[in-house]
Amino acid sequence: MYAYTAQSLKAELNERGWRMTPQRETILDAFQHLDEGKHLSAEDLHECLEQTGQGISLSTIYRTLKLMARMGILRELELAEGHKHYEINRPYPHHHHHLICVKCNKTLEFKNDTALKAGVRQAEKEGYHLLDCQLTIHAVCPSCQRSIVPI
Amino acid sequence: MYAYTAQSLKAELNERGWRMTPQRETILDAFQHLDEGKHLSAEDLHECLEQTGQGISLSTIYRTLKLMARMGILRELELAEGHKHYEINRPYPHHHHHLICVKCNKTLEFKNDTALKAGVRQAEKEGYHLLDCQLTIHAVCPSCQRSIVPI
DNA sequence: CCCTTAATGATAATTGATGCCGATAGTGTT
DNA sequence: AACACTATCGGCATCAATTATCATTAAGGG
Repeated sequence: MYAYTAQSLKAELNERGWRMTPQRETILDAFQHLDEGKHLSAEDLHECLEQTGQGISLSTIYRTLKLMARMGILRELELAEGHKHYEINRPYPHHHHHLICVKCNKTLEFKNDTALKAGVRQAEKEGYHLLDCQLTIHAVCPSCQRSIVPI
Repeated sequence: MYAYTAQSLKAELNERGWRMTPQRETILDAFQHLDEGKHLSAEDLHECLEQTGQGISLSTIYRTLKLMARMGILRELELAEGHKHYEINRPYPHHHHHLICVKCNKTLEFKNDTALKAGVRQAEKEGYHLLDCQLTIHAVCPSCQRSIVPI
């Protein structure tokens, strides 16, 4: 859970016998320049890169997102929308959690150092190598509580 | 986040103009009798009920799981296996969180009252109606750290 | 006991994600 | 700098979990 650069990513890939590629650098770069609170699905990223003329195949995008999530570079978010979203995994004090409305999918970020610490401690206690830790709250937002739309 | 019975479920459904059905009662019952630490996918539940002669169509199972999750009766878990798992949503002190190995998918439960409280407080603060709150840790378990299998 | 309509079951359709494979291009070595 | 090895890419086929459709059934309020 630290800040990656193209160089440190290459180093870590090579250490494992893997390779740095322009596609991986492009994707890392895209997430590093994403505003805090923004997150992308595979499709989002694909379109977004397509528009800036840096098109990368969907296959590679899916592969790379999974790879980076498993390396701890990206966080895989389940925002109740039927598909995964990704964001860069920044360390404390940028680390945050999500409060999600299950009806309209509106998502709020919030920070909570205590929950983060609890996660870190639990992983250590069990001897696990921590990649990500998220307190996810599913709830109904005020405006959806008032709405008459069923569930 | 409280313990549902067939009666209280019926009451809450009727209040919203919906109906109690034998299928919904069967499914609620199945989860209430599931051991702590167990969770089922839609397919799991389907097979499980099929075997006890209480067969319910897959369509209805999917519909009911989603309904109950959105009512706060069930928790929807993402255990990194490509499909959702569900478990009954028990209140404190039975409430727990999950530590998941992203390589082998082995999952450990753990309790942490502080994280739960942090979630409850955050939802209240924003005026959200809480359904579920889970601290999910993605990590690599000790045996997978030693394994040479890539990612 | 009706009547309205929510809910079910069977099946088709959708779609996020993965597998496959020939072509391409990083990386360590010579 | 050229080479060999093989990880990675792109394009497409495929898969599997989930959702949509719709005729039929049956809750539950009046």
